[in-house]
Amino acid sequence: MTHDLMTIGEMCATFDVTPRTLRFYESRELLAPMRDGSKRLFTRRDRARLKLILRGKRFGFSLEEIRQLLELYEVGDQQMTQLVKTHELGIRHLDEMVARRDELTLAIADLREQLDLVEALLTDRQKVAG
Amino acid sequence: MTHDLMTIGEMCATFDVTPRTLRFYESRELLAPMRDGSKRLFTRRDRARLKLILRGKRFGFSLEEIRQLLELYEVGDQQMTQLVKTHELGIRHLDEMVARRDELTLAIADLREQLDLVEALLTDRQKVAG
DNA sequence: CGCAATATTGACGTTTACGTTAGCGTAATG
DNA sequence: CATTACGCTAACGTAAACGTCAATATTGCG
Repeated sequence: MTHDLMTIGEMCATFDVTPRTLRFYESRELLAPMRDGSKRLFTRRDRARLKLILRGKRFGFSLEEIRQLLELYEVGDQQMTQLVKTHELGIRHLDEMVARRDELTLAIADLREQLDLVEALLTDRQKVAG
Repeated sequence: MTHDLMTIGEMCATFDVTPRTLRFYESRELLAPMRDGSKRLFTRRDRARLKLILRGKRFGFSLEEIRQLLELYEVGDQQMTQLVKTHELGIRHLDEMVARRDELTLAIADLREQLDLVEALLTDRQKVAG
């Protein structure tokens, strides 16, 4: 049962990160867990954010870029001007992500082709050896 | 006219990187340009490799991972054992790239949804303001 | 109660991927 | 022929993203 509040240790086990990593993310204001005295307690919201952080990292976004992206998922009582800026930022990120996916699709096709060549080579040599 | 041999300066202009970057990649054995005396000369092959390097970076692969990937594109007179290893490495990379693309597709859908919410908010406030 | 497990803050260390500066050689240009 | 442009190596510097270690609570268990 995944309860609502998790200790730092539970978070580490769940997401395969170290305590240092979570504290570091907090220092960079990517996370803001509650406190029980001095101990951190992570909520469902924190876990959602961490998922987004780790996902962003896998795509090569810097923590600072990820921090900005996270703002998008935290649209509260922002000023109109700020909301427009947030929106523009989101659009730019979206465009970049789509471009990356297209490129990734190409890269996948390339690699598959290369692997086909390697496999042909392997089959050849097997025949010779056989 | 893109000639066959390019100086480091031409490479930098073409790929928007610094000389330091190209020398660094060479030191890490990702590139191995020819020499005219002490001066580097980059061939078509070097340019193809650099494209792959820059592409890999955009997907968050480390230079070391990219170096291994590049071996795939350089299948020469390898030993049978080495060829099999190369192939396995390629398969793993391919699987990871496919997984990343799927995740990226999800992330894109997520972000689009969020942007829709933001846009709805913007429209609302505009109506109120109007 | 004692002790291991888990947590904290701080501070310094490490790796990756280059940036920057220094000091030198070569080449073309006004 | 001096200067400007371009290139080289070597070496030190740096930002990002943590790792590691020390010193100190707190908490649960036998």
